[in-house]
Amino acid sequence: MANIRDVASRAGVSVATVSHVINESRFVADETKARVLSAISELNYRRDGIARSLRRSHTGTIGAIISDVTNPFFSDLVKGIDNVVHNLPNRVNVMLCNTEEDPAKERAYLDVLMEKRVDGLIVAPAGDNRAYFQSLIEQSFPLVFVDRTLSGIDVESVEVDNLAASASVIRHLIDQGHRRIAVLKATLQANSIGNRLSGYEQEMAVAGLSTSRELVVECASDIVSAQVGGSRLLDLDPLPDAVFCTNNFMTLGMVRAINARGLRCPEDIAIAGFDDFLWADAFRPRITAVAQPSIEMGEEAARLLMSRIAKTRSGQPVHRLLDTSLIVRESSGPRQLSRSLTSAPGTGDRAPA
Amino acid sequence: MANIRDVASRAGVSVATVSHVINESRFVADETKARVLSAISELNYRRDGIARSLRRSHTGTIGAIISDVTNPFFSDLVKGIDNVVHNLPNRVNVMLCNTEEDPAKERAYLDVLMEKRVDGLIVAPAGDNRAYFQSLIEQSFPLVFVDRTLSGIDVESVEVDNLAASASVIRHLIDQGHRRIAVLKATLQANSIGNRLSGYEQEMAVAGLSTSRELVVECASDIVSAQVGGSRLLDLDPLPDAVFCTNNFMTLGMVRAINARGLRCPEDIAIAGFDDFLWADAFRPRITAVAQPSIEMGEEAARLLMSRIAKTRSGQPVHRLLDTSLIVRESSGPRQLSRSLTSAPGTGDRAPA
DNA sequence: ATGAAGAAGGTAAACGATTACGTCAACAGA
DNA sequence: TCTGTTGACGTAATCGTTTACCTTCTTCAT
Repeated sequence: MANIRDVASRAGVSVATVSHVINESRFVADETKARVLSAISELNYRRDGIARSLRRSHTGTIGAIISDVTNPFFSDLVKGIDNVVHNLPNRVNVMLCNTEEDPAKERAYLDVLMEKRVDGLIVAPAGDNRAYFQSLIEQSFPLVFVDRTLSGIDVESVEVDNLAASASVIRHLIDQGHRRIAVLKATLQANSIGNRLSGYEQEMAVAGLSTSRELVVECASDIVSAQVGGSRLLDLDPLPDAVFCTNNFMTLGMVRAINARGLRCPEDIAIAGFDDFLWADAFRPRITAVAQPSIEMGEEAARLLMSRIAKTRSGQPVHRLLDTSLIVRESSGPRQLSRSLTSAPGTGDRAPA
Repeated sequence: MANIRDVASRAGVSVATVSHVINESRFVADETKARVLSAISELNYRRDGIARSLRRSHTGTIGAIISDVTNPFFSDLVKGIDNVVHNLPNRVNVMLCNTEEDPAKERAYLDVLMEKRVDGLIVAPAGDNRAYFQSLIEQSFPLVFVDRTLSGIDVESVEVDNLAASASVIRHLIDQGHRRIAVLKATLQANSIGNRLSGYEQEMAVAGLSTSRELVVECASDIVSAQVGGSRLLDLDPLPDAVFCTNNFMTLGMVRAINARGLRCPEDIAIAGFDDFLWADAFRPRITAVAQPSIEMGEEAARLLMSRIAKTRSGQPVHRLLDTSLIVRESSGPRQLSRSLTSAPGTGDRAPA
């Protein structure tokens, strides 16, 4: 493959001139420029980005470390990132990494991405690589956390207000007359899920409802585990009035568990969850969920990162909190009178809204 | 950031020795090795992958050019690719690009990925960049097509037998007693969708059924367009017995259109489509679909590509055809007798299976 | 004592750009 | 004529590795 020297000699100019016409970085006479351009096309020359990166010490590449592209929330995130970085004047590429929530994998990805000299990193931290992140921050390496953060690490971030959002779901469930509300919770080291649980606890406390141990089941963040966990909830006696699912995989697992038992939702048990997605309206019952602006989260994270990289912004890291919205559909439907006779756990009965 | 020279001088050895201990590329005395290693960790040295790539002329990076990560089929594909390339002894990264089926975008991605000197490319070709691909092939650049191919371009590929698979769906629909079968078809330049249509035509012909123009509506490959297209199908009089959706977005659009009209599936109109996905069993009705082994397709494409890159294989490009399976669920349920009175278009009636 | 072989590690030329400096001619103003 | 300025372009150092060749000691058989 032809290099810049080949082009230069064919055009009868120096390599500097070739470089300058390619980058339009200094004036070159029209006639000379034309000779260079035609040499380039005759030789089918393409600038070597690697050599260029070495010299300029940036690569035009960023890394995105997420848990799993297969999860619609994360694929939206990636789409958002892609949206912004590819519309930049100098297109930036993204290297995608799936940690599957494994801190060791995360660590390995971090290593190879740093070796490949990405200009910056967007990460949904899986777990405890605090020391690594801390050292990146100290070198003021451009880094933004998305979807979650790690306590004690002060870095740019874009999240939603998980606590408030889940509190709003729980409030909705209570308003619908549900009292015995269970939680199907993913096991994650990150703060997001923890905050969702806190929102539940807080709102239940406000309403004076019980959040006894048995009502919270925790399981790995994949669909089969979620279905198993969901089944455990259905083993409870009395059955919960409703279950709050802390993310989309939990929701799907719960739906499967309910279907597998031949129960009906919301008649027998109601559901509300986190994460809305494209396909949600084809589910029956349609699922009540808090929708995160997932694409926008990716876009915002990318914007934050790019402005750090371009050094158009410095100083204290910013923390963005994007708005969620509660999408009410049938799955959270009002508590059935018939059930209240057998399973009412609370004290005071409130009429369904 | 420390470089190899810094490490060398701190350890009191030459750069060659440092390089050799890092790469384990020649014997170094234990005592020397230890000095080098500790210099590395004291300086927090990390090898510069860019300089390394420049010297070795490969990057350990491949590109994946697909249409949209947000589509579960493609995110599975990406997952599959990731699965294999990150379990290689020398981890390879993947740069992800979403063309949104736009050939111009595809072209732009191709340009930047080649400039970044990726070692190879996996692409679901959006459209006509034939000349570009042809020239890559002539330079024997590692390239594999996935999900679709371009006529006239002989390159490694992994696909499913789209024609046979869709023929099997149509046959199933016919067996269920459906006669007036419509198609909701995505507009794509690639061959995959075309072959799915051919499968339909072929099987309808075998059964002696009509495939009149009005029965095939074509629309852009996104959900809103699909819903609009689906509505047009529902405007037909008489209503089709069933509709075959050529991909998952078409299916979802069709489901939405049906729900929006308050029609029931399969009682009023049956559906069967291409692409099964995780969430499909939470839909009501559950959708009959041909399942592509999407993750495996990604894995196989990656394997093919990596073996080309490693030059462990050469010669004629191989074309893999992976197996699909028809997942029968309720949406394709047998044609209702009540409807057959008003909408029977065919001649002979066959009993529902 | 000598030469060969082996062990350990050093020297310096690439790889292909970018870019700080230089150079040279033409021309203007004094 | 001389000096300064401008326009157009060239020279070569540099980015941080890898790796083909060397060099220098030891050791050992003859």
